[in-house]
Formats: sequence, structure tokens, C-alpha cells
Amino acid sequence: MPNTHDDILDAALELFAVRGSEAVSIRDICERVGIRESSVYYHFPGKRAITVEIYSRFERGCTELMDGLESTLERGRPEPRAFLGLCARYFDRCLMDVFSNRVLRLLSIEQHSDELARSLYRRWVFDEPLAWQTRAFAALTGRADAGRLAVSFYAPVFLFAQRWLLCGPLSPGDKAAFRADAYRHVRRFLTELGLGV
Amino acid sequence: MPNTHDDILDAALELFAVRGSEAVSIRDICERVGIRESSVYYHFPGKRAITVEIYSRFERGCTELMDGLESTLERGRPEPRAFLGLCARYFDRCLMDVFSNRVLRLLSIEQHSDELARSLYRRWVFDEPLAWQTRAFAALTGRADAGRLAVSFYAPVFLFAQRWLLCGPLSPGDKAAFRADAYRHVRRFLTELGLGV
Amino acid sequence: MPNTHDDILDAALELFAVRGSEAVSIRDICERVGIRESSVYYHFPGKRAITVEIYSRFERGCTELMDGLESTLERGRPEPRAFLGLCARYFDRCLMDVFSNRVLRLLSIEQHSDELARSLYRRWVFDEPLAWQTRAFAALTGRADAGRLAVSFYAPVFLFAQRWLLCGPLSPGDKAAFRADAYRHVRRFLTELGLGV
Amino acid sequence: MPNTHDDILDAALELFAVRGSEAVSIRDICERVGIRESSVYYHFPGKRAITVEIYSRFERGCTELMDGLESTLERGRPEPRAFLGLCARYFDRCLMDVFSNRVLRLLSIEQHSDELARSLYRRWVFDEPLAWQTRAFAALTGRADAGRLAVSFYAPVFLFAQRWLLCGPLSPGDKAAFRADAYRHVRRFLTELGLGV
DNA sequence: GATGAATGAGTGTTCATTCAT
DNA sequence: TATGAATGAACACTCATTCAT
Repeated sequence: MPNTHDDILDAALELFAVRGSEAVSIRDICERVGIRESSVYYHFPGKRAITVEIYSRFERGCTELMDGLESTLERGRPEPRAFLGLCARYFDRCLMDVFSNRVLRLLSIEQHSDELARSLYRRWVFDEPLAWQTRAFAALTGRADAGRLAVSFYAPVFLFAQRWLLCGPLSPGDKAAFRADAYRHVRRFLTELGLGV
Repeated sequence: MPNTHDDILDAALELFAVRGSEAVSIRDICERVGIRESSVYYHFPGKRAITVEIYSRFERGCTELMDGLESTLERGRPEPRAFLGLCARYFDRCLMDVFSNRVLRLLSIEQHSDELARSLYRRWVFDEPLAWQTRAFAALTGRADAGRLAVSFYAPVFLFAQRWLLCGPLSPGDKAAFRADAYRHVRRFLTELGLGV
Repeated sequence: MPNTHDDILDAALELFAVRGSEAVSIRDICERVGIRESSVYYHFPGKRAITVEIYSRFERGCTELMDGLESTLERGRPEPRAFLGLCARYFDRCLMDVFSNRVLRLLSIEQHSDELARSLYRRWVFDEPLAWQTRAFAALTGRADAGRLAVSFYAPVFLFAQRWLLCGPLSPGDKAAFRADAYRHVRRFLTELGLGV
Repeated sequence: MPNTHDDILDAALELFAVRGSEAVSIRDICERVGIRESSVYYHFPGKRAITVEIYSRFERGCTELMDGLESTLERGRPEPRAFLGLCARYFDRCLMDVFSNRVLRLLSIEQHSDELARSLYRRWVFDEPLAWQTRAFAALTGRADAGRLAVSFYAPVFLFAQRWLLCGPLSPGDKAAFRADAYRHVRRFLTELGLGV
């Protein structure tokens, strides 16, 4: 079942993630999909609509992921072991998944010129992860400075993600490097909190 | 003494930092400078050359800054008070200075499609700062795990910079927010290391 | 049935034959065809492709003509009368036909700077005609020096063509002058060979 | 004694002979000479003036050459041996001399679009040589059909010149090929007239 | 003699988009 | 569903030329 609509989205995102949406032409996208430029306008009212649909799919995915993480957290006092699993899910679904990874790159480009991109970027890269981790550490430790813990915990993950997953083409080697750095950090961090696994 | 050459560079960078160099036209730049498009080609052989000169000026500035930080470090056993001053210099000259801040934004956009941008971005955003801080903490504490300390120290600074200084238009309020977050982190970090100031 | 593709080719050739392809702009061509410049790029990938298609049409025509002359020659011992007819066909189809005449002018301009033009020019202006005539005179006279005969026969035709058909705008008067000079030369040449018609 | 004026003429002609004057830019010329574009306007009122001066130098040279040939002819009944020398002088000075050769190429390009070039081309490529040779053969043979003899004599020379000296870059090999073909033709022609040398 | 600086017009080409089919 | 054909605006860049210095 060929799905031109989705093919356009995929091809567009692949290119958008590298050069930003403004610098990618409808022609570039169509070449990849194997259709003519005019055909795009059957599926989308215009170029901007492609970007917008990518964003809304990304937001839906992020919301689902965050809801999942949240509901696990709410099911009683969490164990460190379970928290580690939630981190893994976040790494896999938000940072290393091909679609999400590309949208994050796109957002980091577009945020400087597009209000919608900026709000998404701020929300899903800074605000939501930090808020969720603040709640998680509050539940795990009961400490009042859970916000500070969240920053200390998230900042290295964020740095490793920027360094390995969002800088240059995403290769298996970079994924492995990220995993090594990130998991080492997570384990050490939990251990230092007295929540060793 | 009007300097068209530099005016072009300034106008270009101001626009490049928002939309990336590919999405900015020579016309856009000229409008800002108040010259005709053809005049650009008297000062630069082409659009790419503008970007390249911006990069080389940035690199020169970064090298000078890093050399300065380095030479201070080498002048005998550093004090925590002096280290704080070096951090302040780095914040002011590399992260919050108008020129550097704009180049960092430009690099974060272009790194996905341009090899030169990628190498500069990696070097001056990740590698050099972490290497310098590793040496600094080795000198300050004598500990063997100075590299880990550097990551724990730099990651929050990097996160605050991304959040306040490199996301959306740079406002005085954002600068203040960055300063508050960053200096609080730096002081607390030094205190926890027993190097309180 | 309007055929924009061919209209472009025709208009281009008309202009190319006068000033060479480099000195003629897409705008010039479009003005003649009555379309906008951007429309050209629906039919051709670029300016060069127009020239190349003109060349390939010319070559196809020349090959067909030469094949026709050749096959007539092969159908048994040729008569002088038939040879005269072949010459007439060559004059009409290659030298005086509007399309061929224009391509010859274009080739004579471009040969100095374009390798493809040079090879076509050499082949269809010098090599093929002389080779064919060498074969023809060998068949007609059985003489061993048919190559020399071919040069003596072809050189005045070539000179008359350059003088009347390929120098300045092609007028009915010039065509008539060429015909007079060329046919007088051909008849006298055959007569002197004892092949009078 | 550096002579910028002449340097410009030389560089211009070298380029004009390949692509025609319209397709060569002032920039191209200046690059070769090693001066700035604006400097050209000290020596010439505009681009066209360069072409015109090239033409007038060519015409002066041709006139001198033709006057020389003429005066030799007028100094009494010419011998075949002397006629051969005159041919050699014509070959060397008009067809194979670097300056003349380049102007002939330029004229063959420009004649299609420029009235001045056309008149020069017709005069010095067709009319004057044929007129001179008609007079020469009249003096040598006393025959009434000297005009026909001139065509039979000149046409192969013209064809060889077009083939070897005016088609593609002028190489020593091509010069040698022209010389071989041309002199063989000249000798044989004189021999057949009973004027063997 | 020569050039630094500029420019308006023009170069080939690409852009997102439209619309009849 | 898709496209053939078209277009006006914009693209980076080149053109011959001017003029104060």
C-alpha cells in the first residue's frame, strides 16, 4: 500500500533535518519521493503544511511518551530499577529514534526564526524533561531540592545527546558512544544518591 | 570612515544567525547595509566567502580567548577566586558577546550540512571547553577524575547557555537568567569541591 | 498543436547562428517564442541542452542524407547524370536548407571554443564530404587519384558555399549566385573528366 | 618598455579569436593583462574600440602585404619561381602569422552579426586574394579565363587553410599539414599550366 | 597611468505555486 | 491521484561602465 502522503513527509523531514525547511525545495523532496512537484499540492496545501504536520506528529509522539513515563511513575513508589528503564525508553524513543532525532535537529534550526518551532523546542527539550525528572527525583528521594537534582542529572544527558546524537550525521558509532556515556552517568548518579542498581 | 566590507559581514551574520546562510539572500544583506547587490562582489568573491570570513574571525577570537585562559592557568597554582574570573570571562566573551553568540547560533544551524561548521562547532562548543576545564580541575584539585568533574561542571553551563542564550532572540532578561543560573551553579560546584569562594 | 519545445529550438538556432550560443541569452530566445524565461526550464535542463539537441538533430539529418547518397552510389555503376542529382541533393539539404545552413554557421562559430562543435564541424564540413566524393570519383572514373579529384571538385564548392551561403544573411540572391557558380563548376568539372552531361 | 595599450589588444584578440568579442568580458581581458577593469578605460573609450583597433591594425597589415605582392607583380613579366615566393609570403603573413590568424578567426565569428567584420572578411578572404590571383594568372599565362584559373588555384588553398589553420587551436602539426597540402597543390597547379618550377 | 568603489542592467537558473487535464 | 505546462518572483552572480582619487 503505497502512501504518497507519508512518503512526502519522510523525504521532507530527512532533508529538513539537514538544511532547515527554508533551504529545502519542493523539487528536492519530490526527487526523493519520485513524483512531480505539482503532485505535492494534492496532498498538502503548501510547503509550510508539510512542516506543520511533521511538528504535530512529533508532538503527539512526545506527549504519548511523556504520558507513559508519567503513568509508570504514578503507579506507587518507584524503584531505581524502574527509573533506569524509563530513562532507556526516553533515550530510545525521543533521542535515538530516527523520526524524533530528525525533528529535534529541525527544531534546533527553525527555533531561531519560527515561533512554533521555538515553543516546541523549549517545551520538549528543556521544560518537559526537567519537569518530569523533578517529579521523579521528588518521588525517588523525597528531597526538597529535586529541581537541582534534575538539572544535575539531565544536563550531562543533554550534553551527550547534543554531542553524539544531534551533531553531524547520526551513525551507529555515535549511538554507541552516547549510550556508553549516558548510562555510565545515570548509574553513577543514582549510586551517589544511594539508589544504586 | 565607512567600512563596507565589515558592514556586510555584520549584516550577514545578524541574518545568518536566525535563518542560516543558505536561507538568507544577498539581497537581504544588501538591504540592511544600504548598497546594491552587485557591490557585494567587489568586497567578496561570493556568498560563501562571507560565511567563511565570519568563521575565521570567530576562530581567531576563540583562540585568543582560550590562550588567555590557558596562560592564566599556567601562571602557578590557581586559586578558586581566579578560576571564577576565568569563567566570567568565558561567559562574557564567548557566550554572551553579540558576535560570538550569533556565530554559535549560525554554527548550530550549519553544522548539519557543512563540514567546516561542524568541525568548528565541535571544537569550540565541546572539545576545547571540556579539555580546558579538565586541565583546570586537575590543577585545582589534583584529582585523577578531573575529566568527570569537567563534565559535571560544564554540562549545566552548556544547558543554561542553550536554554537562555542560544534559544530565541537574545534579550537582557535572558542574559540575566543565564547569569543567575550559571553563577549559582559555579559557586555551588566549587563549594562542594571544598573550593568555596 | 503548439510545440513549445521545438519553438524554443527554432528560435534559439535562429539567434545562435548569428551571434553564437554564448552571446545569446535565454531572454532573447523567450522573447521570440513568446514565453517566460522560467518556462524554458520545463522543456530543457539548461541552455547547453538546447545547443546539444540542435547538434544531435543536425547530425541525424546529415547521417540520413549521407546514407542516402551512399546507397544511391552503391546501386551499380553510377552515371554522371545521377551524380549531378546527388550533388543537387547535397546542396539543397545540407548547404541551403534553413536548418542546416544555420547549424553550419553556429558550428563555425562554436568550433573555436567547443570540442563537440569542432568534431561535428570537421566531420560534416571536411571529412565526410571529401570521403564520399573520393568514393564517388573512384566509382565514376576508376582512377587511383580519386582523392585529389575530390579536393579539386569540392574546394570550389566549399569556397562558393562560404562566400554566398555562410557569409552574412542568407538571401535569395545569394542562393542564386551560389547555384550559378556551383553548378557551372560541377558541369565543367565533369566535362573535363570526360563525363559531360 | 611596458605597453599596456598593446597588452590589452593582444590579450583581447587571443580571447576574441576563440569565443568572439561579445562573449569575452573586460574582466577576462584584464585578468590576462594583470590590470583592473577600470584601467582599460584609460586606454580605450570602451569595449568596442578594442575590436575596432584590432580590425584597423589587421587591415593595415593586409594592405601592406597586398601592396607588396602587387608591386612585385608589376615589376615586369613575373616568373613562376617568383610567384611561388609570393604565395609563400601570403601564407606566412596572412594565414599563419599569429596576429592575422587570430583576426581571421574573429572575423569569421563576427561577420554574422557585425557589418564591419563582414566587409573585412569578404574583402580579405575572398575578394582581394581572388582579384590579385586573377591579375597574376593573367600576367603569367596571358589567358582570358584567368578568373577561373584563380578560383581553381585559390579554392584548395582556402579549403586547406580552413581545415588546418582556422579550425581548432593552431598547432605546429597543423601548420606543417597545411604547408604540405598547400605547396603540393601550388606546384602541381603550376606544372599543369606548363609553368613548372 | 591606474585603481578602489560602486552601480543598473542583465546572466542562467531555481522557487513555490497554479490550473487544466 | 497525478501531472504537463506554465509563471512571477527571487536567486547568486557577471556585465560594461563611471568617477573620484
